[in-house]
Amino acid sequence: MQLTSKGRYAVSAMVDLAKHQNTGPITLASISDRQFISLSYLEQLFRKLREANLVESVRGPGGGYTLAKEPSEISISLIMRAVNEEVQTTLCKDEDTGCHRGSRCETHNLWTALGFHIKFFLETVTIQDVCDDKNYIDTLKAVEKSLMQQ
Amino acid sequence: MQLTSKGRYAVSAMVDLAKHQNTGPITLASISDRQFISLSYLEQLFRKLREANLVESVRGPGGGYTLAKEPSEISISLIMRAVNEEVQTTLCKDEDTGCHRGSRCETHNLWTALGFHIKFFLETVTIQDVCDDKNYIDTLKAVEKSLMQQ
DNA sequence: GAAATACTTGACTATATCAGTCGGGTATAG
DNA sequence: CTATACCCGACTGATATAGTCAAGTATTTC
Repeated sequence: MQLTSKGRYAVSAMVDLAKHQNTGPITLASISDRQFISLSYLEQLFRKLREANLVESVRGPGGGYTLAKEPSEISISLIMRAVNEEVQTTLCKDEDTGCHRGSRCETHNLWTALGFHIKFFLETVTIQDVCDDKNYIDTLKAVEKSLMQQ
Repeated sequence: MQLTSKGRYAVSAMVDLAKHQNTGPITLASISDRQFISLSYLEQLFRKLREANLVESVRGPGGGYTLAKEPSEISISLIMRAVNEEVQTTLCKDEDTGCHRGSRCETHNLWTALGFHIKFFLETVTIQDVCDDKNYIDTLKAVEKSLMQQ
């Protein structure tokens, strides 16, 4: 069970963008250099990020990408979803009727709880937090708190 | 990003075993019937579970598998690790020196925090909890408590 | 307007892993 | 001795990741 590199790459690139965009649009080539991600692969990722309205592009010389929102408004979850890296802990198509072959499996609640856990965390942390190299203990506390109100 | 079925299958099979083993060893064939997992695939999984000392086998007629420990002593994490489904949120080989190409990446703390979060949850929940169809809020409280002590 | 820059797009590939199968084994109860 | 049920290695198809390649289009600058 491995959270793959695709989402990590996308987050790293977005953090890089947040840190450098104060001087105008940032080229993928420079992100590629700093983050050790191939240019072609970045192009693929940024196509999806643009389609998800997380970044804006400027073409031509002096062009590049900028964030479409404030860093504090972009959660890790948004980025992961944009590149099709949504976390999925269950395969149940229909949340209400059950898991497989019509009978709700005994482990359903376990995986749902884990899914909530991860989802809340990724929704709570933003690009801004990562830029600040925030200590995530506070975030985790907030996550637990919101979970307990379920 | 998907937590694959392998770990889910292993956990489902172990829970099934815990629920039925009071009448002696349980055959994989019966688990296969109840959990809709192919017999051959179960054999593959149980080989690993046995090598991890989570189950014991009895050969011959009337044989089958039993849990090697109390259900309350078997965490989900142990099962996941046994079938090579350890959760991995980072690819950093060396935790101390950094992430890639010698420089600690800016997202390191993010993924480490997420990994810790998941790991702790899976270590806290046991087969017994799943059998009881426990409400995992208590578990989350325990997670929060331990996090605050960090 | 030519040239350079940099994004845009579609198609392609190699590798790995998962999920599952198959064919043979070996131990043991009755 | 035979049926049961675990044991083991090898194999396969499908899928997804990670990454490449080749051709575009838009824009700025000289």
